[in-house]
Amino acid sequence: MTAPSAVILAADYYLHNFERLINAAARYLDILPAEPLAALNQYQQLSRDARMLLVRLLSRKGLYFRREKLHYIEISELDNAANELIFSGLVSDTPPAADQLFSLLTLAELKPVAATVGINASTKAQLLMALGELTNIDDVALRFSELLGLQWLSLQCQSLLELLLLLYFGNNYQDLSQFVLSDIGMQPFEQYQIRPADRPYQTAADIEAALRLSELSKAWHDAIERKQPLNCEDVLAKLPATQNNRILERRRQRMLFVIGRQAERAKALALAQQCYLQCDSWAAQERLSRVYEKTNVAAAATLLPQLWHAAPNETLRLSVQRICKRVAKQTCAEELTSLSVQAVQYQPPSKMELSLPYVAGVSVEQQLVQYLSGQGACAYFCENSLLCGIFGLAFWDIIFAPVIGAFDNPYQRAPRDMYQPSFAEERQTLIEQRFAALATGDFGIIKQHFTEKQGLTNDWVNWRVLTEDVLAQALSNFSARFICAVCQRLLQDPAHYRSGQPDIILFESDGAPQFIEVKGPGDTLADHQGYWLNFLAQFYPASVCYVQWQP
DNA sequence: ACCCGACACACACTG
DNA sequence: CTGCGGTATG
DNA sequence: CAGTGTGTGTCGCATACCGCA
Ligand SMILES: [Mn+2]
Ligand SMILES: [Mn+2]
Repeated sequence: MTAPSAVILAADYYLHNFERLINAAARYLDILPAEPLAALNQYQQLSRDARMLLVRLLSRKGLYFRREKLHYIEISELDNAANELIFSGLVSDTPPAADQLFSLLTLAELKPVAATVGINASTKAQLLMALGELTNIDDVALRFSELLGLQWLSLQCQSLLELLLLLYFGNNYQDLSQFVLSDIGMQPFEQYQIRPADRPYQTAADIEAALRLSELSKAWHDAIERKQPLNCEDVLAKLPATQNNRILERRRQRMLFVIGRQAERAKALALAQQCYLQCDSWAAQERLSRVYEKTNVAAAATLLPQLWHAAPNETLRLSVQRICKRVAKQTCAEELTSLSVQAVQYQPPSKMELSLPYVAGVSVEQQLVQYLSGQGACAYFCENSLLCGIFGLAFWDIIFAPVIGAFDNPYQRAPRDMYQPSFAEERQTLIEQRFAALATGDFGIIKQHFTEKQGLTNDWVNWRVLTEDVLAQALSNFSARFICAVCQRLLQDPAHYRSGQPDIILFESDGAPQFIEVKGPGDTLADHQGYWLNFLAQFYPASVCYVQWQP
């Protein structure tokens, strides 16, 4: 109730936010499906109170609500509002199905009434289970409801909200709370330019496909959450055909990849192959070659060398090489044999060993930081946040540059094409200019963005970890050559190189930097971590520290 | 950038 | 009474 | 064994409150 934040929102803030969605959807009026369009018209005719109640209900979890559990002091006539909503058809007063109805009652409510039908159980789960086995379950549920004098409100327009969110954010995970987080300053965003010209969806078919993809994805994750049964074939059949819209096609391929993985687990390799063949991503190509390894050695022998040569990073190349080695044993393709022999340039990183007293509840990384600090050095546990953060700050304005199609709502943490090859291509000149400036050793732009953009959401900057302290040390001790090389590497394959960076950055008393990847007992160095250490070792000491617990 | 990745950690399988 | 997970709120 | 591959759990605003064990 008491507002902890300095910002105080208007009493009807949520209505405003919902209407932001509606206003933004105006650009799609010509291509909206009939059903949500009708709901939208109904909404426009509602009184203010009814709108407010509707948005309150839409913001809650679930579709069914007990009237007496709703207390909204900012809505003056709740009953009138509810009746109006029911009259409009956007909400109905039908009670939920029996099992749903039961679960919306409290244990205290259930117990005495359940006893009248001869059910006595101590926990709610047991009670629900027993009630579920009644043959006259629906009658019993309705009787319970009447006995308790319950009135029900059931949302009939949830799909309208889902559509509005999908159109506004272009994804399935951001929702109305995004507005609040931004408005109260909890998660503010950069004020980049949004070009009104391009709307993400162009045709009615686009919207239809977007809706279908989001439904399939939701159903998929629902099934996972409830454990079982995932019918890959079924979902694959329901998936829309190849999309012209780049964003939609990317979403489709994401879904295809997930289905493919599941098919692999279910040993449906032909199905998995069918999925992966429709995907462009490197990950899918790698999975495809693993499928071929088991089902079609000849195909593997063709695909693997292609992958090996085209691989955008060492980690993928190494994985491909390992598969090569195995496949080479099954076939005598000489190209495979030669590839499997070729070294993927990799130096085992230098190792250190250390024994530390075990302290419960403190991570190995933290303990090593403490230990090193005791040695007179400055150590920070930054993982990916240091190098990614430096990149994010150095290229802030370029990341948020108003490229066509990059931004379509004010709540993006990166441009749409951040992890596509087009990112660097379309900003080529800006990027080159920035490198030229950085190469002179002038890191002013980084410091400037650190202060000016403090707290703003950027997919590359983790403000919690990248403190003024670490950054200052880094900027005064890293060479321009090093910072440029790191940024080049990140730009080369941003999605891949944003991870695998060492746990700890250490500055010795003279400022000399050193990178350390910490490994506790039972943890091993991952491939991408090794390659980062290799890369860093060209500039500064970079090693793995194996920690053991003192007996 | 779509309930995700990024980590460590926990297995299982293979030669 | 307590602590925990889920939910609602700004 | 080591070297692989795959599958898990955790965390991501802060705060208040509810229902349950
Ligand atoms: Mn780590
Ligand atoms: Mn580590």
